[in-house]
Amino acid sequence: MNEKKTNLLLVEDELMLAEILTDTLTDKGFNVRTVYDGLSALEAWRKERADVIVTDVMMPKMDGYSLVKALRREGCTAPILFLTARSATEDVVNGFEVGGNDFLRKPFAIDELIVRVNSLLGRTQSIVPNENVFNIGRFEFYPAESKISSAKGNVSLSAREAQVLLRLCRNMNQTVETESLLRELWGDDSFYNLRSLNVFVSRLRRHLEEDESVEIVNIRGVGYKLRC
Amino acid sequence: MNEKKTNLLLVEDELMLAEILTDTLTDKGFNVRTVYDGLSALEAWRKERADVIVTDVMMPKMDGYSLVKALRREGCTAPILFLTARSATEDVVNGFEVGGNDFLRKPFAIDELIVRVNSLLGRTQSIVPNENVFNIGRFEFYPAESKISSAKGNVSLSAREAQVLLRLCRNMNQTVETESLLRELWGDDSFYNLRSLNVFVSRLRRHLEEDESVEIVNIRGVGYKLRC
DNA sequence: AAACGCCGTTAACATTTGTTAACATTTATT
DNA sequence: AATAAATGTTAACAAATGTTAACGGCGTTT
Repeated sequence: MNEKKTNLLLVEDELMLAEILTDTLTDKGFNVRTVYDGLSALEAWRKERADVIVTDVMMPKMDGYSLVKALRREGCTAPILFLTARSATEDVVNGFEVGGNDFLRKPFAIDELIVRVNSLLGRTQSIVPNENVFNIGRFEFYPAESKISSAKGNVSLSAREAQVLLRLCRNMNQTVETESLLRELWGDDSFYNLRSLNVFVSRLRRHLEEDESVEIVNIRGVGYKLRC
Repeated sequence: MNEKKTNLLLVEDELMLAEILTDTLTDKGFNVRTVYDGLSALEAWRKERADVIVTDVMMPKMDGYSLVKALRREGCTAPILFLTARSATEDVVNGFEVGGNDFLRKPFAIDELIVRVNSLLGRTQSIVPNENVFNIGRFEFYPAESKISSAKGNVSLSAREAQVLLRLCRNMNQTVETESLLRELWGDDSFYNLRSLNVFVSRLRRHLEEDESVEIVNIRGVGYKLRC
């Protein structure tokens, strides 16, 4: 997979806290660059960029708000999380207004900082499985490209076919209720739309018929289930 | 501008709090749908969707975590903010792990809730994105000069081609509705103008065909999406 | 003024795709 | 077994879109 480490710029003037955070975040796999005031942070950003920035608010030379304003003005779009001892609501509001993306009050648990940073990086859905590709028996389904590939080659699906199959894949081996499926894809669950869905299921079955271990099962009166 | 109101689904079993929140959020311009337990929330989502969801964790019938898991499994990608009285770090971590995007401890200031919701909706920074150049796969698009450059050299676009491509670039990987596109560039969305747009899309596709990772996808009956 | 090239539009034809109809089959119920 | 409801399957159809070429306005060049 060759995952690159995430570059995190930490701006914190309390030396003790800065050290603890640096160590812990490094432990957790981040590539941490630590600086101790706003001006240095700005310089560090200009030199080497970062994927995410964690910064204190009250600091010498340049406070956190000014730092973020400056960064945003320079075109920095990296997510920024504020850390602060000040807990007044206006501080939080101000933090978001100058361009911050999250705000964490001291004292805080480091685990919470980490999950919030990961959330900002868009890596939350560790539980929401990878949706780039689904393995359906001997097939591979690529929703983004509306494609199914197998030993015999590629088949491209129509938009609707792909949508229906995606919903079934998300609930692999579970029953997907026709009602919720129709509501989501067609907007309402009228009789004619149901008949339309029947046709799409039929077409999907044909696409998947090469592999007998794969089956779209109908649960009469309820919905469909992709079994494999 | 004719801004549509943001649909916010509020899930909170404490009636008093629910009412206060509903009133305040409505005041602030949100279109609020309030329900009092997880199951009702799931139904409400299936019926009418929402742009953002704010939910308590501890609730009758179905707790907030289960609710969010269920929603994510059904393909819900709306941002979700948890409200809770429980303050343990593991609760926060769990909240993010099941697919939540933010977590706010009770008691909280309503203003903080609002800025956090707005942040989730991506309406904070007035970062005006750089429109001098767009990166489209291996291409670079310069709207001001109506030029596309790639390894193989420069291609200059006609005015219309550039306008259409710019609209697609501004909403990269999002669907641009033909109606709004026609209204903006042609003035009205008559049938013949639509056919004209079809031709320009076709021409743009040809310009971008060198890079297979770039694609202008049609969303039947809705619009186009620049995927890369 | 004539010739030319650029460009948006329109036309004509091809293809894709969601829907509907028609008929077959299965399942549950009486 | 008889019946009705639900679902399976296939084909036909109509709408939307893709694609290419031709047309005609318009400004520029010769």
